[in-house]
Amino acid sequence: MNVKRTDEKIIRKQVEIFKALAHPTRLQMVQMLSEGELCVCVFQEAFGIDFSTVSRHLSVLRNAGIVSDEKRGKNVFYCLVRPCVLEMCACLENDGHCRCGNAE
Amino acid sequence: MNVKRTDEKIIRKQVEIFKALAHPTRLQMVQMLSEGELCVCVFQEAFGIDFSTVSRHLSVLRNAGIVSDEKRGKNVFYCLVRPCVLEMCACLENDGHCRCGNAE
DNA sequence: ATAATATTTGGCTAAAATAGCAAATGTTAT
DNA sequence: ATAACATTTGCTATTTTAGCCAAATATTAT
Repeated sequence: MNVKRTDEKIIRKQVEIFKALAHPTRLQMVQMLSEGELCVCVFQEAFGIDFSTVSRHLSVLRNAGIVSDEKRGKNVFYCLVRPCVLEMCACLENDGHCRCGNAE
Repeated sequence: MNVKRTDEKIIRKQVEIFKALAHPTRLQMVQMLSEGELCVCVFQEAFGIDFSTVSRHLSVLRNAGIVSDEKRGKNVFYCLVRPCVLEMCACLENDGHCRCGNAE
């Protein structure tokens, strides 16, 4: 069998990104960032969870290269640096099923 | 603060899909299915892991609605029913970063 | 320099995900 | 009916992830 196999390095990077998105809080965070940068404290208020937890979630997103952070004064602002994740979510909302009949 | 929040039900579904993709073996499986349906045994050979493990991975993908299965004779064939996941992967390969300056 | 505010990091525990083995199921061949 | 083959399911050990508290760090205000 000669099936397509993607380079392992690429797969690992993609997995890291999907893993980062695979949590309700983090996915909401990404959605919230669609309209512009936000300060850590905004997420804390929005979710009502511990600051440390918010910070950890944001660092997962940052390590995956989905968001970047910038310190200004006392605050740290996060913003989306890989907007295509929003398109991915949109695509999934469309529930875009399509039966396959491409093989045999 | 009045930030965008996505409906929780939608978020949960999206999380399930991202979670399903967030594993190197499963992501490779999806890639391999890009060219058409494949039988469980093909995956088993390709990865050299236990049949039970292959089967479990496939069921994660099926439960998330990414693939569907069809039994024919002794074999079970899986195929992609949500091809947009391939576009998502392609998008991530392009490493499409873009600094934001959209807020203030 | 000290205090107050905002965020991150270390340590910990509970919960979820992974992978293999063995047993169960379903299908075809004898 | 029995055997052989392909796949799934039950169980268990191991690893990873999540979330809280407390402590550390950095910045601004006093």
